[in-house]
Amino acid sequence: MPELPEVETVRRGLQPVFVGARFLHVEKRRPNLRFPFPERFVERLLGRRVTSLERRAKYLLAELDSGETLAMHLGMSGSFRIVAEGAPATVASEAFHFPRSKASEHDHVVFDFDNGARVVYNDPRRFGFMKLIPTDDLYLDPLFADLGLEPLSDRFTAEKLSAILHAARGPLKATLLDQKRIAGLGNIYVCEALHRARLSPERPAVSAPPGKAKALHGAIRDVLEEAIAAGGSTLRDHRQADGELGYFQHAFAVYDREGAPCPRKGCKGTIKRIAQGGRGTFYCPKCQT
DNA sequence: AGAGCTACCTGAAGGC
DNA sequence: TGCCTTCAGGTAGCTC
Repeated sequence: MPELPEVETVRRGLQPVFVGARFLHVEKRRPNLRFPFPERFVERLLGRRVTSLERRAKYLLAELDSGETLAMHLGMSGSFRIVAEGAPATVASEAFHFPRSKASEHDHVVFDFDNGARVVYNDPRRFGFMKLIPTDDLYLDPLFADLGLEPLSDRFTAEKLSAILHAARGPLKATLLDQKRIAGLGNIYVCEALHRARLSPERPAVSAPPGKAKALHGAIRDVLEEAIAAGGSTLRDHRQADGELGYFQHAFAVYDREGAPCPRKGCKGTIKRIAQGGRGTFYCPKCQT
């Protein structure tokens, strides 16, 4: 599922339930997701209070009062849903007026909090994973040590992007997907940002004209911000934490639109699908050069 | 060091 | 209807 906007949407939905709450009961229904759960996973969570819920790249980070942080990655098909039973009225009125998905054989983890809320992690493909990391050393952990810039942070500037493109060797698509350079973009939003900047995904990153770095920088930020505002993109699995769908898929210019007319004003092109690194790339060969 | 590929897993969709 | 193939929002861990 989830690229940065989907993970950020989930974070915002979970934050009022997680932060300040203690784990009253934790149910782990299988020994592993993509990787085995950490040793004594349940014991290390029970009784701990969540002091913050942040996001880095496509990871959710629940900081605990034990000095550890629970890092969670949703893989391709992971989702969290808040189950209403026992939730306090203040939370329920905000978050529970949408229909919720039913219990499923792919519900792998259940968190019960002392505020009455129950949060269920569902992941059919089980590419997601959870890890407990000492908070003080969080960014020394191999998961985070080499991650690149947060594209919505102040540190991600047009100049930094220009330097990234100049130092890269591969095509633009692969460069923007590389989490060590920019952290949080995935297949959808790379395709969409490149279309907005009128750059071909096949063009060598190093060949992007200097002025184009600025356009691409703006396109990346705009598409991510618009997608977050729309609750992310629901293709199959993504749900907001309250069960509501994301809506940004209706705003796609190119992703999953092979054969459709290019939506750019005045462009008579047709969206094409190619394979890059074994993954689908969608773009308009007419206006993206 | 870095680029490129495979593997992990289930389910949906399309061709025959 | 059923069987087979292909594809899907990601990335760790191999090769070369």
